[in-house]
Formats: sequence, C-alpha cells, structure tokens
Amino acid sequence: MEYNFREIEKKWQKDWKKSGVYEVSNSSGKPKFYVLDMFPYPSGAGLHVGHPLGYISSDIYARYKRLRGFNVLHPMGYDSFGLPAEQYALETGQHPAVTTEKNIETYREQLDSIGFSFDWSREVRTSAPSYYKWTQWIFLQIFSSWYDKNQKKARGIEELIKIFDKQGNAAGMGQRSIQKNFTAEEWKNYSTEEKQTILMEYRLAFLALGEVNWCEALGTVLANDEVINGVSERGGHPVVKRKMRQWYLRITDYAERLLQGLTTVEYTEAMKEMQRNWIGKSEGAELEFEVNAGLNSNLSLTPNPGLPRDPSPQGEGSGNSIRTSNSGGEAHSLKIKVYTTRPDTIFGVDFMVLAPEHELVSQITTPLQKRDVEAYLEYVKSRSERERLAEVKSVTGAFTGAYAINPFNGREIPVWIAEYVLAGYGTGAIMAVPCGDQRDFDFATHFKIPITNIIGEYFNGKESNATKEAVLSNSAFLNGVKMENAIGIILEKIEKEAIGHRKVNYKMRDAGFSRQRYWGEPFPIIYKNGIAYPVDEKELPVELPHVENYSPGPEGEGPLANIPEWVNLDGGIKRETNTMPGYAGSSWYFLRYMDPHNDEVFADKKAMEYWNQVDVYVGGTEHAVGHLLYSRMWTKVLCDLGFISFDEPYKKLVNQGMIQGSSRFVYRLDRFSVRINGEVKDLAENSNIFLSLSLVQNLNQSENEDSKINSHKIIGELLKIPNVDFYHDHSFKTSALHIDVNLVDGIELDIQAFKNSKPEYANAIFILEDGKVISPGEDFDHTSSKYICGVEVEKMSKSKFNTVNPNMLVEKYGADTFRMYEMFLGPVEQSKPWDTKGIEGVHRFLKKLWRLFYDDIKGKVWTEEKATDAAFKVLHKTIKKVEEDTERFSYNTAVSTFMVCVNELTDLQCHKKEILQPLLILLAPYAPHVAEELYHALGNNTTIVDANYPNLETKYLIESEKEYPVSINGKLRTTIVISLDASQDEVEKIALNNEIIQKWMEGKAPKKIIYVRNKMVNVVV
RNA sequence: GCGGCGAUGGCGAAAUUGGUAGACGCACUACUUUGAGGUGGUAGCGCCCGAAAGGGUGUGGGAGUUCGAAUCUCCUUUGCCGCACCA
Repeated sequence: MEYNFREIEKKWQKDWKKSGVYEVSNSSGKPKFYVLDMFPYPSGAGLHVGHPLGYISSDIYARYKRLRGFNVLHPMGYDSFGLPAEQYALETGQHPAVTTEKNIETYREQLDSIGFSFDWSREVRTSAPSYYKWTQWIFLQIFSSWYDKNQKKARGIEELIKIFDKQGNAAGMGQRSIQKNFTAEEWKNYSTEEKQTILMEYRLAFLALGEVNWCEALGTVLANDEVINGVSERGGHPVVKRKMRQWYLRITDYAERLLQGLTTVEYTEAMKEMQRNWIGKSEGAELEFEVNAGLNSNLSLTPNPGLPRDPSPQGEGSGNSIRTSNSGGEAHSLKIKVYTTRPDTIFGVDFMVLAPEHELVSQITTPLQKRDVEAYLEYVKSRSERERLAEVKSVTGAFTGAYAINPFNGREIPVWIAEYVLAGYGTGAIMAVPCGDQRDFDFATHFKIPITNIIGEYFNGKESNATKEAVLSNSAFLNGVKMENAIGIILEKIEKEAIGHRKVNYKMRDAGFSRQRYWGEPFPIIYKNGIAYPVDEKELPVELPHVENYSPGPEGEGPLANIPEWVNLDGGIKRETNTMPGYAGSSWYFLRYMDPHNDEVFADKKAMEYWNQVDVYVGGTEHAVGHLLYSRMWTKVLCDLGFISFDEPYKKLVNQGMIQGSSRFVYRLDRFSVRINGEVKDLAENSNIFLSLSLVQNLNQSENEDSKINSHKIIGELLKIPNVDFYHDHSFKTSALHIDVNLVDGIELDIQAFKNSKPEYANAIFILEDGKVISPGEDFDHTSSKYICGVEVEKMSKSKFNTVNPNMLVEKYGADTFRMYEMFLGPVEQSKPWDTKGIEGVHRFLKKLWRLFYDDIKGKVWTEEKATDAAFKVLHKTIKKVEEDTERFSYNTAVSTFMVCVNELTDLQCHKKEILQPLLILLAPYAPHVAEELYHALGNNTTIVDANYPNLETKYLIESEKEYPVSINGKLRTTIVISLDASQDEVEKIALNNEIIQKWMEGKAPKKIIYVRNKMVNVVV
C-alpha cells in the first residue's frame, strides 16, 4: 500500500466538511483562543505560493491550540469591496459584484485544496449588504461622537449638546479650534444649521473642505497612505492636491492613544516603529514672533469666514492662525507663529521661513519685494507635487522684505518664503537656526545670510550640528548652559512671558474617508439644506444601487451621482454620493466573525465578551500603517462608546515574510560580429541561438582565458566562421530573457517544453553547458549535458514569469507536503526565495512516515507491541521540541524535528502504535490529512482534530552519560563520554588523564579548569 | 538623511541561556536496488594541507570583553524594508 495522497486528501476534506468539525461554538467550557488571518482581497489573479504562507502558519497554530484544549475561533472571509473590481468593470462593463463573486469562488477552491481548518460558517464579505449594514451603522456611531480631551475618550454627540445647552463651549471646550466661544444662551439661539455646523467641528467622522490627494486617472481621492511619492499606490497614476469637501475620520484625536497602545501589544519592533513614525509625535514649543508691519496699509485681517475648515492635524490652530495686535493704537503688527522642537536654539535664529502657501505671505511682503515673491509663488504653483518630491534638497526661496523680531533679544531677522517649509506641518512657519539644522544651513549659505554660532566649537562653519551636548554661547541668559538643560529653562520663560507655549505635534493627518467610487459602502447620510444628517437606523443598510456605467459623475463626484432617482429623495433631500474607502469594512471585521449572522446588532455583546481580542493576528507588513491604524482606532471608538470592553483589537501580530520569486533566464545571442580581413561581419543578428549560463559567463569574464577562448571557438564553429582570430576582433551582445520557471527543472532548462512554449522558439539552437550544440529537430540526451539557466531573486510577479501556482504543487505532491514545505522554507517572518525543487525532500519525509505504517510489499507493518525505551525517548524528544517550536512559531525547526524523528524511528525499525499514534497527533496541525488517515488506520474512529495531545514524560529524556567536549585554552581537542553522575573532580580527573589532552598540554600544569556541569570542560594551561 | 531588520557551506537554513558551528533539507559525488528511467538504500560533502590518521582555518570586515563569542560591546562595510525638506 503506498501513500496515495490525492485520494486521502480528497476523502478527508469531504469528511471534515460533512461533519462540520471546524465549526466552532460561542459557548464552551474550554478557554477561548482567537487566531485570525488578514482576509484577502479576492483579486482575479488567484493565489500564488506566497499567499498561503500566512494562512498555513495560522492554521497550524489554530489546530495546535485546539489540540491543546482551547475553543479556537479561526475564521476567514473576503475584503471584497475595492478598486480593482471597479477598474475591471470600467473596462469590461461587468458588474463588480459578478466578478467579485467569481474571484471568490476561485479563491475558495484554492484555499479548500490546502486543507485549512477555517470555520466557513462564519465567512464574511465586506461587500455583502448584511455586512455593510453594520459598517454603515458603526460609521453612524462615529459620526455621532466627539472626542472629549479631558476624559480622553469618545462620547456621544448628545452629551456635547447637553454641555453646550448648559455652559456653551467656554469651559474646557476650547480645545478644538472653533471660530468663537459661545455661551449657553447664544447656543440656544443658533439656528439648526448653525448648530450643525458647529457640531461638525467636533464629530469623529466629519465633513470638511480640505486639501485632498486627487487622482485624476482613478477619478477619486486617496488617503495619505495610498499615495506613494506623488503617485497612486494602485496603478501609479499622478496625484495632485485639490480642495474638496470630503469625509474625514478624526484619527488625530487618537494619536496619543494609538501611540501609547503600542506598548500593550505584541507587534514586531519594525511594525511598531512604522506606526510611531506615521503618527510622528514631536514635543516642542509654539512661539510667536512679531513682524514689523505697517508695510501694507490695506491689511484686512478678518478671521476666517465660515465653516467648514481644513481638517487640522493638530486640532487646535487649523493651519496658520492670524492674530492682530492693536495694542497702543500704532500701526498694525502681525505675529508669526512657529513651531520648534529646539527652543534652546532661540538665540541662533538668523531668519524665518514661511511656507509659500502661508496666509501671511501677501500681507507682509513689502512693495519692493512684491515682484520677487510673486514670481516665486508662480514658480511654486507651476510645480506639481511630484516635481517637488523628486527634486529633493534644491534650495529655492524668496525674501519678503519683512523682518520679524526675536522676542528674547529684539533682534530683527529677515522673513523668507521657501518650499522646504511645508504648509501642512506645525504652523507652516519656522524659525531658522542655520548652525543647528542642515536645511537652514543650506538655505543661509545659498542666500548668503550670516550665520550666528551659538554652539562654539561644535559648529565648524561647513555644516550644521544638531547636537544637544553643546554648551550655549551668544545666547544671553542661556550662555554656559548645556543645550539639553536649556530646553527646560527656555520653555518656562516662554510660558511665563506669554511668548508661546509647550506643544506636542503629530505628523499624522486626519484620515480622508470618502471615495468618488461605486464599489464601496454608501454613506448612510442625507443632506437637508446642505446639512448632513444620519439616515435612520431602521433604513440600514443603504444598499448600493445598480448602475449602468461606472464612469465618474459630474464635478468630481462618483458614479452614484449619475443616478438622480437614487440621489434625490422627497422634499429636496439628497443622498451622499461618495462611498467609503477600502479600509472601512476591514476596520471591524474581526468582531463580525464572532457573531456573523446577527441581524439585530453588529455582534452580540456576549459573543464579543467571550472571544474578546484576537490572540494571534497573521498578515503582511504592507498593512502596517493603513489597515492596522484604522482598525485600532475603530476599536478604541467602539470601546469608548461602551460596545466592547477592550481597546486594542490584536494582542499579538505575526508578520509573514514575502516569498520572493526565483526568476530563470535564458541567454539569447543577439549579435556576434567578427572582423575578417579587416571587414566587420555580423555573423549573428537577432539569432535564435541560446547560450547556457557558463558560456555567457565565460564570454564576459577575463580571468580564465582558456574557457573564454573556448566559448568563442564553440560559437565560431557553430556560425561556421573559418579559423580566424575572432577572439581579439569581435563584439557580441547577449540578452537575458525571463522564462517561465515552470519550464525549468531546478536550473536545467526543459528544452522541449521551452521550444513548445512559443512558436518562435520552435527552431531555436542551444549551446549546452559542455559546448554541445543542439540544432533544431535534434534530440538530446539530457543526462550527459544540460542547458543551465541564470537565476535571480525578484519579487514574485506574473510579468517576471516566476510565479508558482499552489494548485500545481498540491496536485503533484499533495496539500500536506505543500503545507510542510512552505513552513520548512525558513522562519515565517523572514522573506525568502521560493525554490520548487526542495519540496521533494518534504515529500520524501511523508512517504518515509507512511512506511512506518505500511510497506509497499508487505502491507501493514505497524503493531501493537510494546515499544522500547529508545523509541520512547525519540518520541518524547520530539514532543518537547515540537511543542516549543510551535508555541514560538518556529515551524521550520518543527518540521525538521519531525524529519529527525521519522529518520530515527526508521533506524530503530519502530512500527509500534504506542509511539506512532502520539506522533500523528503532533503532526496533525502540520499535515492534517495524512495524520487523520493514519490515525484512523490505527483503529481510531474519531477525528484527530480533537485528539488528546500527548503529554511530555521527561523520564524518557533522562540521559545517563554525556559526551563532554574538552578544550585546551578554549580550543576543542577531543570529546570524552563521561557518566553524568560523575562529580566535578572525577570529570576533571578523567579529562586530564585523557591521552589526547595530555598530548596537547605538553606536560604543562593546568592553570585553571573550567567545568560547566553537563556541558563542557576547558583546561587552561 | 532618519529609523527598523538582516549578513552563517554551492543553496534554504539550525545553534532557544555566551559553552562541540553548520542540525534538517536541497544540490552534488560514489556505490547499491532496477532491464532502463523513476523510486528506495548506503556513504561522503564548509574551506585549505594530507593517501589516511591528523592538522590548520572558518559565522560580511576590524577591534574589544571572556577560560570560551555566530551570540555581548564599539567601529565599519553591505543588503532589504519603512519614512523622508516633519522644523
């Protein structure tokens, strides 16, 4: 009986499905464990071998935890809203729902063939109305909340209204930058519209007019993390800034908690660092510098008219706050607010720079400088975001003619504008300290602004030095103070003298939450007189209407705007035509799995109490700042509002590494020219000649003249060049062509398959590794000579012909082999190249395991006889190691432990059920099909999925002797087998009496003997 | 530029606490089973010297701590990933 994996796997997959073993209950006496995978976007391309890596890891862990007595939730679903389906719809007219459904089917088939223990009865799809009903509902909760900065949590908006009714927004309400403070009395007198406009400033999901990343090609707005170097993440289309009214999530209010929360979760350091970076917290001060005004007599300094306003990253001070100071009735004096993390360098300020977009620019520019400034603004405007990003570090700017006054020494400093100061960060204005900041230094040098040195010899005049170690000079009352100590002193003074205040800044922006797209969740929002109101809960879900075409609507609106009968409701009420972004549905899906069919609530509270946080979350690093941050924010909001009791969704995060493609190349001889009798002849142009790897290498290298000449000779003969000295007088060109890895066995080209792959290759000529030539139509004996391909590790992608389809491997070797091989490849979290060849080893292992039970000729060989102690020792060694390795996700070493175990049992000729059955249970998480089959073969008639995990019995592991390594002066000289009962004295004596040791000691007396019990002996002479 | 993670045979890798470097697998070599291919089995396999015994050397490079370093410290080279005119 041989290992017929195809039959076995089909049989058990069917059986598991029928019996529903993987369906899990929300009530159980067992402790719970939640193992979650990042659910996939069902793309049309299907899975390649890189995708299942994470799923296999989590499946092993889930199965293991279940065997260890946990009630394990291990669900799967689809993140099925998104751009690609819609792009596809635009091109083909096929409805996204249709293509999505089809893709899901393919995915499911592929997943099923690998034998996962997913509870498919809990499947979710973000595009299903029964699911997005609750995405919309949660959105409404966020819309109806505000962030109380005193209590540091979200609260219902009705509580805010109560506060306004009672005390207006004066006390403690000033955290948010609001146009004006109002009393309770005033609040009550506001119109509904006015009230709603004010409330919008507080809502956690809000509408605002803001600069957004507009992608013309995609016809939509993108979030910051969807834009990479000025082009869209998907498709690489140019992205420009544009002012539009958009939905936002006020994630900046959670910046601090998102940062703090990282200390309570187990993510990799890299992952946490990426998030910290994205949040970008910095501590410093905001200071005001007065500007010499009276420069422009027609100042109009009315406050910002009307809401809505820019969503601001720092809550307060939306962008650049303008204040007039009319004290003393003198000429208008303006103040420029700057943000700095180094207030200790205040006496080193030599100039000031505003972002070109800064609101004060036009007001402070002197008539003399007006031309310069306007020309510069024109130049800035002409440059796209992309150009600005591409051209890093080029110094540009213009002088405004205005001077600011250093509040500490009254020094007048010139005010410039320059691109390198960003309007969106801090206050959009900086105090420039050239001796301490390289950008300021470059700017000063370029425009010949004199530099004040406040750090003595720490500044060499050639580059800035951002040290905090220096002792300050040229710094008035700070002279002689070390910079790191000066920060505190100056901060106190700044606050005392009301020049400014301490300030924490975050780089993170509020998250854009609307998309001008069709294939996403419609907003449950309607407009009356331009004011947004929530749709009544009873009307959820607001279903996505059918559309005929997927083109954008008018004025940057999405396709939904093309359906007036859907948009326009009775009484002048209009629907929101934007849809939600891709991360909406994925922000809370882990909760829906807990109670996926509930129609009353998004998930039953008891279910959420029971399953609680995700214990292990497995997925790729690409979601570090997007999905993970949004999901963490939603969880915090739901927690604040009392729906759940935990505010971090994922306790532990495991990032699987990328599986890289291992590309294969063939080398085509494109040109080979030789000079014969002074005449250059092209002897091979666009030939169909393919050179094996070492020939190409020989042609290109110079170290080994012989092989180089030889390679030329071979080609020369092939091209029928007479015996001329073409070696010295020639030129050639080869090109490396990607070829499908499936046409290659390891690195050896399957010439016949290659010829068949494309008509143009049918008559190709091959020069093999040993110089043998294979002409068209000629058969070749591939044992004697080979065509060797070039190899390079690259990203796995269709265009590089290096993708490997898991189905093919499952078909050829079986799911169990495939699972174990993916794990055997290396540590889960590490990136590694795929190598199909190695799978044979794992397959051999499973066949060897099988032979412990069945012999090809003799049939059944397993017995119920008593096993030997030696066999028990092998078993328990394996139990110990596999358990440790599985717990720490070290699956590659666990697989090799299984191999060692089977090798040793084979050597012992152990076929005892006593040993084999526990081994099968250990193996079940890794190779569930074969484990189940053999488990039943041993006479069990219940599933191995719920078997009793074997207990480690350490008594079998006790050793009686040890092979001690004995070194002299740290250099290993020999090993001696010594009883473990031996005392230190005895061991030392035995070691010193050892012949080899004596030889190496050369008669010297030992100075010292290092003895580590049960480990080693080192003699120092 | 800033930050994170790495670098160990021909290849993927192992070494969990500073204690026999290279487990396990691939590839390769020889032998063997078989009519042949495949499969299965046995043995070898870091590099250098040597027929062997044995010796030297060896974890990107350099220094250090230690009886002892792949592992700890400092410097340096290099690869991958993330962020990037963020004040």
